[in-house]
Amino acid sequence: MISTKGRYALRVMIDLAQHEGEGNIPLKDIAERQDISKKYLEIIVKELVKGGMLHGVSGKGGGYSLIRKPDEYTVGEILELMEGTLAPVACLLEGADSCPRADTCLTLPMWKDYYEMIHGFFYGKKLSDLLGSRDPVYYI
Amino acid sequence: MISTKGRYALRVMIDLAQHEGEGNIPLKDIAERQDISKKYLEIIVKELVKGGMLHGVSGKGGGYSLIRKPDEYTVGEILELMEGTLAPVACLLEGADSCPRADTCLTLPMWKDYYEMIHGFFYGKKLSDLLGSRDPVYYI
DNA sequence: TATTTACCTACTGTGTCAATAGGTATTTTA
DNA sequence: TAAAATACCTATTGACACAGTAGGTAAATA
Repeated sequence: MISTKGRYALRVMIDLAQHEGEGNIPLKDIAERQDISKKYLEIIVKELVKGGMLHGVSGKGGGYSLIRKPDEYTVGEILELMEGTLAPVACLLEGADSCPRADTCLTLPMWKDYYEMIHGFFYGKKLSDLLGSRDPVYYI
Repeated sequence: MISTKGRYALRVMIDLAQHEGEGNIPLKDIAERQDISKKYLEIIVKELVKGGMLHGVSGKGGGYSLIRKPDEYTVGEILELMEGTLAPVACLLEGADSCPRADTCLTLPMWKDYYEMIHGFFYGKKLSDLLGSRDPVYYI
């Protein structure tokens, strides 16, 4: 399961993308709009800043803003930053001591295929892809 | 991440498939071949029996055996039994009180697509698909 | 100087993971 | 009938992550 950290991070990024060009957005506003505890969001946003996804400005008039354009973020990099990895099994982690069973493991090829698939899925999706209005209906 | 329960369960099922037609296979043998604590495997195998995947016979000469043919199990049903669900987010669970944000949630469609993809991946794979010899090399 | 904001450290309760421990019930075989 | 081998059962444990909460400090603006 994707943790709340990953899911909330995505919602913060979407929120900031929706308010692009409005300068610094205070976390308080995001927390209210998204209905998530501001205190908890602090932890998440801190990691996003540290990971180079966001820019934070202290002081009055401060807040957060996107560093890149929404189409220059992939969902994959955001999730991977928050979740640590997207790998489904430890054997696939970079630098993992390769399992002694790796050469004969009958499941490893499946995990590799799986990892490739989900990696492709999330890295093929841009933040901007999530902004699309969902078939809006205009009443006349 | 797929837990050890899911991964070990798959290895137990593979082991039993490899010894199909040999009657009851004692857990002790499986534990030794797979190099997994027998005590821990007991927990896993118990769930497999309860879930209708295996047949267990007590007493001397007892052990475990597959109920169906290896091509009549999907990897998906084995993993889902052990992991509880394959859903990436709680909002997608059957019977989940639908999130109040569901109607306007910008991420939900992505999670649905993702769930559909991984569900298809694992339910499209049969236990027998994992048995294949991996390009064996015959030395002359 | 007051206000608003980000940023920082620490703490906590709950639950799951990955086992381990020690038994009982069941069945076959000698 | 006794011994052996097996499945099956309940309980416990240590470590860790999850999902927050609490209370502060630093920085920038009006």
